[in-house]
Amino acid sequence: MSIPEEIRDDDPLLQQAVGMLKKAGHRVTQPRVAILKILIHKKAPIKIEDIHNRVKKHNCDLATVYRCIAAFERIGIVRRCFFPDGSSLFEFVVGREHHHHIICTCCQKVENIDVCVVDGLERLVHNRGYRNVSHMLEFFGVCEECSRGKPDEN
Amino acid sequence: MSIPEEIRDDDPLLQQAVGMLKKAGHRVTQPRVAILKILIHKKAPIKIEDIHNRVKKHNCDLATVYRCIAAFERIGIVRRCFFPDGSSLFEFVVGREHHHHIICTCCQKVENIDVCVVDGLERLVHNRGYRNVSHMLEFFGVCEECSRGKPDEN
DNA sequence: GTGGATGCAAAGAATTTGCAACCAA
DNA sequence: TTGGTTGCAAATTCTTTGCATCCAC
Repeated sequence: MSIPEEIRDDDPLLQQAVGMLKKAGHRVTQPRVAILKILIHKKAPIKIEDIHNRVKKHNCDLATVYRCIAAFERIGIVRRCFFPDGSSLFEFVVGREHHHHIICTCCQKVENIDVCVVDGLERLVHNRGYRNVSHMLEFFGVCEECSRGKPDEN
Repeated sequence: MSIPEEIRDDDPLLQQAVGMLKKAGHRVTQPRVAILKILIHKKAPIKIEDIHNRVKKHNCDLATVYRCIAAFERIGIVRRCFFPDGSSLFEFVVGREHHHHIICTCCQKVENIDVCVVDGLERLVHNRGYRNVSHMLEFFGVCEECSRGKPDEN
């Protein structure tokens, strides 16, 4: 299997993710590296199916994508995001600042929001006795291009 | 079909939801009323399957539950919430304050957080040109009971 | 009476699993 | 060499759809 995408083998983010894989006791296989490169290259949440579309030409099965992503999520290399319709996307998080998204409910474009006013609330949750606290925050709306020409319903 | 749950027909929240149904041009059927009562009675997000388990004895089909919930969501009677594993829950929102949840990733217990520091950010999103802006924020963690006896990993 | 809603069954998506072959360590 | 991984196929689970019947209005 040849390796797709423009991310090089010595890419620091890739190296870091590979290190996490190894530390977790996993093997660094070609499908995993290929999927990691796709995740790193796409600087936004991506669908399982989209990942598969880019690796299947290299003989990587859909089941393998599911299994790899599940492992990445467990290790903390990716995190799961949600579309308002309930479908899941996955985003590479290693070495990236914590942030949130604005998702257009019309064209599904994803933008980042760098401000996070929520971190403080995690302490509140911690104080309620919760451990391993995390949060997910997504904004949904209709982006400018999509609402152009349409009546503003809000 | 007899009507389940402890919610009475003259319950104000039920009345309000029924009004929204009618205003949206939908009919007030027995399955819909039964599902609404279950949603109102359960003061937390609930799974489609759980709803079905409580109405199927009254002859309400799973497909009907899906169709009703989809209609309720469109009208704004319920909203979709997410579990960290990607599954969807639905919560009755009519007449209830905007709030968020703490979900135990272990026992899946759901608690409410009444503070919402996020509303202000919606303006920011609006200023970026987005319309019909909404957001979803969920906290995940391991609750006190679940982590008791286990080492604190965080 | 009439069109929207339902039950049933079947189709379609999304995700998981079993297992022999494979390959990273 | 050897056990973790993969590809393939099949099984599950989740969700949607078609259609005749039903019932809210």
